[in-house]
Amino acid sequence: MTPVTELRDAVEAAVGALGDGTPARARPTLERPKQAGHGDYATNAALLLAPALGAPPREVAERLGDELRERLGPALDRVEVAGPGFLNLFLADRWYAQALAGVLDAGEAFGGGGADPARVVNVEFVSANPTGPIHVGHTRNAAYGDALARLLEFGGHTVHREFYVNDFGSQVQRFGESIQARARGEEPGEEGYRGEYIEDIARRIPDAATAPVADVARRGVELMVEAIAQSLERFRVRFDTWFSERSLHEAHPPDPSPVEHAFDVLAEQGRTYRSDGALWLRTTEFGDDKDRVLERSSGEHTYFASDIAYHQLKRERGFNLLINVLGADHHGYVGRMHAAFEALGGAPDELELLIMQLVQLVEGGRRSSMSKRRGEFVTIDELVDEIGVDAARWYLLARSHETTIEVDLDLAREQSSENPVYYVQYAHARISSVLQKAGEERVRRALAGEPGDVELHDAERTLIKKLLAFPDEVAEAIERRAVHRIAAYALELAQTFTAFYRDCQVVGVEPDVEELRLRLSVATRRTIARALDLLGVSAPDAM
RNA sequence: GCCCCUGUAGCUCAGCUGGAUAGAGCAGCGGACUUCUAAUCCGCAGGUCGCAGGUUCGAAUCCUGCCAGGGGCGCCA
Repeated sequence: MTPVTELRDAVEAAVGALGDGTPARARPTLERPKQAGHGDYATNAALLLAPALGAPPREVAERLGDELRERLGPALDRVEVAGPGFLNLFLADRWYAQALAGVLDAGEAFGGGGADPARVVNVEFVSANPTGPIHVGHTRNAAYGDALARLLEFGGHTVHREFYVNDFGSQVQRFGESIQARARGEEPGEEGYRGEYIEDIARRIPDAATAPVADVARRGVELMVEAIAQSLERFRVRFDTWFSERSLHEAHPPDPSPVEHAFDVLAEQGRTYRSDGALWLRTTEFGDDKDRVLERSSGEHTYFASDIAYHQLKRERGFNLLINVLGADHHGYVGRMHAAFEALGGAPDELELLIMQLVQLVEGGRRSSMSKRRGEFVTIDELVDEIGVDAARWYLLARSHETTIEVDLDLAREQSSENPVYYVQYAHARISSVLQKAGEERVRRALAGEPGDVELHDAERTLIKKLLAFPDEVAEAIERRAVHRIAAYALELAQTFTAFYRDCQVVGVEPDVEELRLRLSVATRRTIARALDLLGVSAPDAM
């Protein structure tokens, strides 16, 4: 129970008392008004209640104000009815001091937990083809998937990070052929992979020129996966499982292969049929616009079949929420995968396919397309070399995953020193410095003390309110899978702290005041560090 | 043709499950360093929220149509 939820409960109770059971049109809001002078918190409850009561909104607001005064007592300084019928609440300084105490008591857990129900989540992301290094598009996917996983964990879920390795099928064959061609000093074919890294790999496979292509391909994929894992590690992304697509096609007698097993599950439910020599899945029964092939007339399995088997296996492994972070070029696949998931007997809300919009690469003011086959792309390592992990992660996470972003490496390089991430980190370093100046002993005493009865500065009230908003921000970010909200919040919190720092001397003022300001500094420092951690960005003590 | 995302300040983007005077960063202009860290702060300037209708006490936000940009519509992966 946070101070803000207590307030919200009081408002809802007051609404209940007035409304007498008549349902309001919607849940009343309790928000921090943008406009100073509109109170610390404001509610539109009266506007929503007025039609049901048949009374003018402003009059309803007056009555609501009386109810709230009674419920909140001395915590409430005063209420004002404003505009068409908003009710503005002005809280007493004592309320603020108590609220801050609540934040400090929550400690590292402040803003987290509360997942209901807590789920066992498998977050599958990146899953780039292991036929080349990963580029900025995958890097965005990596940053987002990892931050989402961090958020879900912080919210109280159990999270497993997974990378699906597409080590099966024709592109792997082509990959092997390209390596072999290079090993023999030849050009890869028209459809082959032409990037420089292919030569590297060819050099690292001793018998690449003569070994069977399948072996070369397998070894090439292994090397590539190793390299990808290293790059991602450097980017602070670790996977719990690297899942091989090929393994889905391998049977371990007497058990059938996972793909055959999935076919059996589907057949039992009567979801498949044969036509034109192929095996089809009736995805149309679940809203897809056409049925899909699982096994071609040639007897080969489609990629879709692998994926179905993979999802079935994830279910059997005990996850009750499967999240896949996909590039926008996969959106056509969402409908059929959901259909297949239901055909397997999965509940619709246990599979979530999140579509990330793409990264456009810009070079010399012109859009260029990223092609792995032609070897034209900016790799994760180049990006990190140029601007560093913190700036890269911030840059990729500060925008909604639903919007296309442009990456101009020249511009990114040029502007990286202006990246807002440094502003946030600087605020954190600055607080560390202030606390250091105060000394451990004084900080410890301040934290051990009771919230005093000092009159607050506006900047202090604003900062406390900003801190109190954190749990809601986290909850909303999780709810909407909107990681960028955390970045926006971190920046705002840093700005709010900086204003406080400007207006309020911390160390060396009256003991009561210093104590409160030290407490406020500690709470802010922790919250900034937490927000940065959720994004996978470091929180330095000095800059 | 159908489907998904986007269109908000010069640029990059927040705000979008309806609320009061639409925000931030960068870029621009003018100011502030005997400080608790100037990687900072203060001020100024900058907007037909793509366009047109509709819903309502109230629309950047919801609905419809149109325009523009990106992506997708395989027995490819």
